[in-house]
Amino acid sequence: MPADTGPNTPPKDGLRERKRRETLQRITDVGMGLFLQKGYEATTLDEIAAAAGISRRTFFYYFKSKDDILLSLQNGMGEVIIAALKAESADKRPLDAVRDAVIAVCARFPADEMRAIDRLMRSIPAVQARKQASYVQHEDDLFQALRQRWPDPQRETGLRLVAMLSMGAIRLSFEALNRENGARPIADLLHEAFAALKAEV
Amino acid sequence: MPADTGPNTPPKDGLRERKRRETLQRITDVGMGLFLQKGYEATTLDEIAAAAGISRRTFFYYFKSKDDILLSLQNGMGEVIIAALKAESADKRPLDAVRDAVIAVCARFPADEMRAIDRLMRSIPAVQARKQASYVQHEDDLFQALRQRWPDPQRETGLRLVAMLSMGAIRLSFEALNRENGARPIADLLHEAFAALKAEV
DNA sequence: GTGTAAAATTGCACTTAGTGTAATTCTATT
DNA sequence: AATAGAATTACACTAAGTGCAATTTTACAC
Repeated sequence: MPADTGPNTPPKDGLRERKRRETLQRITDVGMGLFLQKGYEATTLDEIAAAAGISRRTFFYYFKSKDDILLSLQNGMGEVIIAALKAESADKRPLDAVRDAVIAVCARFPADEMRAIDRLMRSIPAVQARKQASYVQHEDDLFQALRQRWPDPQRETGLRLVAMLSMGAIRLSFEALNRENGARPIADLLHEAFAALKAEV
Repeated sequence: MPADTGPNTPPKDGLRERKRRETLQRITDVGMGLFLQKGYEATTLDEIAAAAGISRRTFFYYFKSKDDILLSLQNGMGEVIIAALKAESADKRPLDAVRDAVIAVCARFPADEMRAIDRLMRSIPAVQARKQASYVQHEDDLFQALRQRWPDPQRETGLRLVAMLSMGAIRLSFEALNRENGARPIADLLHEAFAALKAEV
């Protein structure tokens, strides 16, 4: 089965689990390297498998598809943000809590690397589509997380709105980051986007 | 094949254009039929081409991919909604104008057919992903259309918000339609979703 | 009508993603 | 040491999608 890396899996540090994580990491590293070097379409699974020291068939034991090499990065991010949200104070306004969680998570990754991945994803229609689709999924995940943190039925619709605005602000920020070629740090763009939308609500 | 030899062919659309439209329509009809009958994956392009009376290679002259048979329906809808928006009064509040445009457009299509297509798309991950991705695209298209209709720079961010809320409400409505198996008409669900979100803004 | 340019259609060969299956090799556990 | 189950692999296969080049069909000019 493909990517788990879940924090809710009991800490197994046997040889099997360690090898598994190593192989998973090796595939993504090698894959990303080849994608950036010679392009996504031009890189075949045979090459990736060979470079990762596994058989082509084994690749499909770790990933459901070629796309998933790229998407796994994106999906991991979503889970991390939701985890970070749980660490935020319940006294904050929900929208602020989300914003701060996102900023905190983004700070943990090298900005130029994030931009390189983003640029790569933009260049592959099928991947870009799945990435944007994951925004829609993340919005619902975020909504569920918000509901748990502020479990007042009265606020439910409001939290739905917060989830929409948050994902929208994130989207706008990354779009701006791409548009202005990383001129300003992502944290600034996030602050700006959240503030602008909040002013309207 | 009776070609009209007369010089008095009144309309501008010639034989070529007519045939083209017919073939396009035949492919989607035949494709949808087969998808609904025997499933998406189980239907091959060879079958579709044969049933549509064309070669497999010609299929790719009309569609970029198998997915596009389904997506073409979805994408058409977006353009129609934006066209309908331009017919709405500029006196209305933007959010109401969008809502009414969407309702007007939906009313033009048979509800059960729309649900059948929606159900089919949900069952195919790759298609579902592209559909959700198109929501993101439509949000921007909608924003641009709104900006043209209410071209006040002061309101720009507000209209961005309207676009987000609108697409969100549409998504929620179609989700509800699917969840409750078409119990209530789509217009009701749209009214409800828009009202609920508007109450929070 | 005739000729001609462009569009539409097709066949063929080819690459590559992805799957089913069954055999084999490892790792964990008793 | 033995056994169960996970991981790895080879092999064969299907089907989507592309490139190319030839052929037919439509449009339009003369």
